[in-house]
Amino acid sequence: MELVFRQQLEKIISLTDSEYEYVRSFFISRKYKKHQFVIQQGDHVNYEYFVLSGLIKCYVLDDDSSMHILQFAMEDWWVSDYMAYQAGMAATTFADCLEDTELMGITKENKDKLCGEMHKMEHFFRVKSNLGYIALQRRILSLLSNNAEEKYRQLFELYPSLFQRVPKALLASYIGVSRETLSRLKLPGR
Amino acid sequence: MELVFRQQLEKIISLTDSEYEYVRSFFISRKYKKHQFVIQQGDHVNYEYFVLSGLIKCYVLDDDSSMHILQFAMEDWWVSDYMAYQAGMAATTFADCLEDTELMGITKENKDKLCGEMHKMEHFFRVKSNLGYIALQRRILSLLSNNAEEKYRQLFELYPSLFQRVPKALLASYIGVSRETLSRLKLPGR
DNA sequence: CGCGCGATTGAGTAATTTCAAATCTAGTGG
DNA sequence: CCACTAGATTTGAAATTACTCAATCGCGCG
Repeated sequence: MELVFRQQLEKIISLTDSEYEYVRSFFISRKYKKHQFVIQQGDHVNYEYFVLSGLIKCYVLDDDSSMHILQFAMEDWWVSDYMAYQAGMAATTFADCLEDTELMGITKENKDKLCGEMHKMEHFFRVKSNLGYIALQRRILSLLSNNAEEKYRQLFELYPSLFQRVPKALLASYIGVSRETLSRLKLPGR
Repeated sequence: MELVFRQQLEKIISLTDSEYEYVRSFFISRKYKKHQFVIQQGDHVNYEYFVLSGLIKCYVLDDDSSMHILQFAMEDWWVSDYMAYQAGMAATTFADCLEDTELMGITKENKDKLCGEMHKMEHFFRVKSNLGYIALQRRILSLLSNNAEEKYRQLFELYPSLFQRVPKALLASYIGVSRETLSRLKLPGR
């Protein structure tokens, strides 16, 4: 299972076995069952996670308790409440599992230490962060330019696998429309 | 003027004079007049820029030529068409100057080289990229959760200086509402 | 069989857009 | 200094899009 993790690293950098073992030692493993929370509002956010398997939804609840989905995280994705993780503050978001999920977690202290000691890993995280930035820019563009139907279609094209695994109401929340509106669209999904 | 650049670096890393000179040698200087384009759709995007002074708007035009603002870039900000810069592809966006603007540019090749040679700089760019990611997440959240008035108010609180320097119609485009709607809001701006 | 969750449908309402016109403002040339 | 113009902002009214609330449907599972 952890193979996935090493492969993820080796898409961007190359590692000897002993280097990998060293990197690995900075991470802890965690398993969660469906419906368990990985992060809850108010928690102290100690970890950033890499998803080995499973699926998580990250969201905020506002005053009237309506849900806004910040991201889904499935195999190969990184996830945390970055706002809180970065600043060492309490979480403003929730993250819970839509499926049984296996994670590898690293604290901010360990990440900084690892990056300081291994230039390669600093490089890895820089590249990942750049890619993440670009992905968010694309999403912003989609939110700005498209109506409900186009946003839905683009989401479908970008992450078709989500549609098998996630209730439609959550996808609606991800693209910022009501479940009813989404249900009324001419769907690409059938 | 270039002081700003060194200060920007030294907010995150420390540099000796000779280290700074070395870093500096990877960048070129460029000056643009108000209304000049820094990037146009279809250009080959060679540079990522740091803004020494001035103000740029980055946007896309869709089929019916309506404008969507991806970001503003003022003093201290980094800017490019990252999608294109990263992948070495043609620009899908435009960037033009709202004021006379001074930039420092670095090619992707030079950036990779610099990061490879100076761990410190790789660190600098990782940290900046993380902060950028968080800023975009915040913007996505604002787009998802807020109505026109709240989005406008939040923008005002986050970047009050923009309101002196940027036409309201562009701010409207940034938050994804029509200029008329923005004009009808109870403004915090007076 | 019946419960519960997810998805759908209908009807009325609210927010925002669009199109059009009027107003305001700052900068320019005479 | 004033008139003029281009750009920016405001206002009105109609049209559209999406939301909300409420009810119904469908299906898998105990």
